[in-house]
Amino acid sequence: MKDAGLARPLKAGEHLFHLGDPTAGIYEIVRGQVRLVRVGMNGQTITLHAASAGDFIAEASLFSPTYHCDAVAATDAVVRLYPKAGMLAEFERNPKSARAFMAKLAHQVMTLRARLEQRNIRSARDRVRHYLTMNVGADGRTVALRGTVKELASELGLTHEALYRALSDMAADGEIERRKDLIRLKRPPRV
Amino acid sequence: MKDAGLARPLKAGEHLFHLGDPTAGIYEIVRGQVRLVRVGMNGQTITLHAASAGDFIAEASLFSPTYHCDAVAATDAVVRLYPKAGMLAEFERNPKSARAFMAKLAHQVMTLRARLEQRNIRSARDRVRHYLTMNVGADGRTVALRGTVKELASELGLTHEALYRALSDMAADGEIERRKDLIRLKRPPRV
DNA sequence: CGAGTGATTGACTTAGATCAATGACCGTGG
DNA sequence: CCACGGTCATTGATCTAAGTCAATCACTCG
Repeated sequence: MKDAGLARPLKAGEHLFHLGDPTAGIYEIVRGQVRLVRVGMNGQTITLHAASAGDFIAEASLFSPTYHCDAVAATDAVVRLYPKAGMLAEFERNPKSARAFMAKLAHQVMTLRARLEQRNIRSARDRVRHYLTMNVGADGRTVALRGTVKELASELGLTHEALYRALSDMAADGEIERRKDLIRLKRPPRV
Repeated sequence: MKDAGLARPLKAGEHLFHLGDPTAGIYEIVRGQVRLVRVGMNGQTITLHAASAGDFIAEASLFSPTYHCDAVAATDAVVRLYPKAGMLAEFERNPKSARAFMAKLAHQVMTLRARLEQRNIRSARDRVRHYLTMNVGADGRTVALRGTVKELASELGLTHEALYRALSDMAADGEIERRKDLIRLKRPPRV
């Protein structure tokens, strides 16, 4: 998967592919944001996924002759194509790479299910707790913050205000300790 | 994957496996509910996934020597084990089955991402719209309801009351038409 | 030095969660 | 055959946490 695919720039609003197009392969988002959308018969579009730098999209395209939705750049973006034929051939030739790809998919499924479960949690504070517990480092009590707090908020499905408040409250209660780019769990919350 | 694995009954509260146990393989939930949980160092447990009849869990175990979380029966349950060694051998022997499994995983990733995106929608009504658009049948305007409305509510991450209300409102506005086990989209909502 | 953005906090509003009650169904055991 | 307990479907009343609007301060980047 490290073999550099073909990089391609996209202008904001430009389509990468349409529903029904024959599948070219998997895309990696190098920069910007690309949305997978489907258009209801009434004309309004629903987003299936908003992919950002580092994400891969259209994994399922390997196993389907055509794309099942539209991909459109939400911002100026750069994507890299990993051609379908090449990948399938590689899987055929080298079972190890097939296993690696499977493992990657299985891991994604795991992560996604956990994130989905997280959204079942109503309270902002509990949601944050869930996230922290799920992301503690090896020492079991520190969580590295990658990216801005606003980004974290959207990953958690909260407004940034709500997240700020939850964090301050937890800090005020001595449950956590905030440091730059890092949160340390303090007191094991009773019960 | 159709080869009957070993069925095994679980009593409510019983552990199927623990974090760190050597991986036996993938489990299919035949009946009941099984939760994947992780225990924070503070003692409280967080749920990574609540699997119900028909779901598979621990796909990633195929590629890992030990389980990464606990699995515990939330109700009396029956699970079926698909042994790891057998599946990997089969993948090795028969690339077609490997592809089928990959395709299954890729499809799950797709579905999960769409469901996650759905949870970003705040309004109950828009959430329902998203669901309906995502699940229209071939005719583009009818959605079959499988299971009870309560089940749908929890899939959507809404209380059943909120869902009932959203549905009645939409029906009152002529946006949808409810039939037993079926919803028909009526008017393309303006804008 | 401004413009743009993140971090943070305050005040207010609201949509959805909660609590509660009712009627329709359905299986079951006497 | 019917009374009874359980669950789903549905609707009303109320409460609250999180969203929304808004303002301030600190930074960073040309």
